[in-house]
Amino acid sequence: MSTCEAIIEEIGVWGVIMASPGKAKRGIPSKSDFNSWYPAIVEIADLVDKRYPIKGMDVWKPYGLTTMTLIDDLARSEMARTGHQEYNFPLLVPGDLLEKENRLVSRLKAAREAGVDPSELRMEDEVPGFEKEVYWVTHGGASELEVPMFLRPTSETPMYTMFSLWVRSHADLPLKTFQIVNTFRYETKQTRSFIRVREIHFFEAHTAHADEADASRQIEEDADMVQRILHDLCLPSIVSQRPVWDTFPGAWFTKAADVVMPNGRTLQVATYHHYRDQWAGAFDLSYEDSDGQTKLCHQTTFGMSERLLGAVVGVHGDDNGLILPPSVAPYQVILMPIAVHADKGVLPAVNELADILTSAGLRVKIDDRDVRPGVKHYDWEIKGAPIRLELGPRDLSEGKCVISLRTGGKEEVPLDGISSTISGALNSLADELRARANTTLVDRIRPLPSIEGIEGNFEFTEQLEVGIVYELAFDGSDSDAEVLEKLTGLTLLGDCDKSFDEPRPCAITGKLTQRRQHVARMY
RNA sequence: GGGCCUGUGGGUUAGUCUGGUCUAUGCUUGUUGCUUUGGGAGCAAUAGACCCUGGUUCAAAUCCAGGCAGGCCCA
Repeated sequence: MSTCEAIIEEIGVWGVIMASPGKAKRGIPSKSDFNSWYPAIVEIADLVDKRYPIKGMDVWKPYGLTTMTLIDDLARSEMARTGHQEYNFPLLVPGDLLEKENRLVSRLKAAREAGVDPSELRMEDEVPGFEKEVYWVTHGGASELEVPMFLRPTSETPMYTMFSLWVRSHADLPLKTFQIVNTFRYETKQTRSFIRVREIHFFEAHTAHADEADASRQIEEDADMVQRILHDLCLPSIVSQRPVWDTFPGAWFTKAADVVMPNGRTLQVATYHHYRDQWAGAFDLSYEDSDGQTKLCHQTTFGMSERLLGAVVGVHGDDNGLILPPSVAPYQVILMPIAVHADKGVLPAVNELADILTSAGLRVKIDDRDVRPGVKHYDWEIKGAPIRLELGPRDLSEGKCVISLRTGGKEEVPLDGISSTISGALNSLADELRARANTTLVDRIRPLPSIEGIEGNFEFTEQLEVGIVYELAFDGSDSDAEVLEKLTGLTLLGDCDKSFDEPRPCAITGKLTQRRQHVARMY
């Protein structure tokens, strides 16, 4: 066979593969190759357009933006339920305010060093605050600004400047605020849609309280809200208190929810920080108590971003495209009229069905494009619409329709009581997503193999695998943690909120402990 | 922070090594018409590209330099 014939044969074989039913036709890589699948699917599903010529700044397209807005709505409704009010602070921050923040961070660091045995400390040069990763505005028109301004990387500085003006008495407390705005970070690392971006779609709640106990209650409330939102998104998570060196600048402690992506890397999707009165001291945020004493406020923050969408995309999707949880799917039901030309009754019936479903509170879209039904099925599979409903001439006479679930399965159901049938199907689809996501999570977490040897010469009893989150008992110092991270090449997530039932030997020190921790490759 | 790679219509891709045959290939997509509609139909017509700037050369998609943009790997 000549080379030429071989090539023709090759093309022929490829053609057969492409034509076989059920195969994705838009060049979606297999999800098993997650690092190729993810960046491809966000564009193929029309969530974003990455071709905007600035690294890490994607254009939100309507389908992606609508999904994100629905995620924001989940946050907004939690905020309303817990008595937070929405604000909108300016994007620009005067440069001199950054110094306040830096002074606070340096002071805390110095305090920490003074109170801790130096051998326990990590040998890292911390860069204070956000100085290294902000965008600066240095000019107004042609003239240089006397005080340069920066684009907020987060809004502690602008918000607390105002809080100190607003809060005067204990009656002003607690102050519970939030905003959903864009923030900016000059990322030098590799960017990824929704996961690491330079313009961040950011949710941030900031609260001020009379005392530490009230702020601690707020932290509990934040923890609860995060779990409610993740439940709606059908995402299981690992909640940890971050190690001291990963604590947010100026915070007493930081807790975070991490979602495990299919490649075994963890994605931090929500954080909440207890500031005690540390930031309040730096920004002079004080109030007069009922006994006439001036006291500092205790503060908390709670942040989330489009990483939630990244987690939804990454965890739920499959080889055929996205699978959106019903809570945030822009269209929960796609109505597909079949053979409209053959029966004049189809379109009116579909319209009527849309009205019925819409008034039942469902998000519905009629796909009346003049294309073959198969095209519509494939298109909406890529976009992850939970349910597709076909209505054609045959159904009209029989009072039925055909529904297909994005998680699999297709059946005929009666039009009678269709709203509750659909609602039930959406609920079970969400349950299915939770079950699948939970399986993925459990599959990705394994106990850390035990460590043998003496200090300076540790090794594992069995080889570590790539793409696994390792669970371990750990009760060591900062420097023990550094040894652990060097040894594994992974990052310590911190104290898991679910500790072990029985004490176990610490992976490094051997000391008995119930502290459950994880090491993983983080995004 | 360090290293490697890439840039051709909207997407994807051939051509680049070895400069001329490129008036730039295929698929897909877009548009128009016919036709068709219970899982990616078909026919016809039509539209659309060598990242930017400079250099080498008789001649540059192809070689060189810089810029911009994108991707991958390691810390």
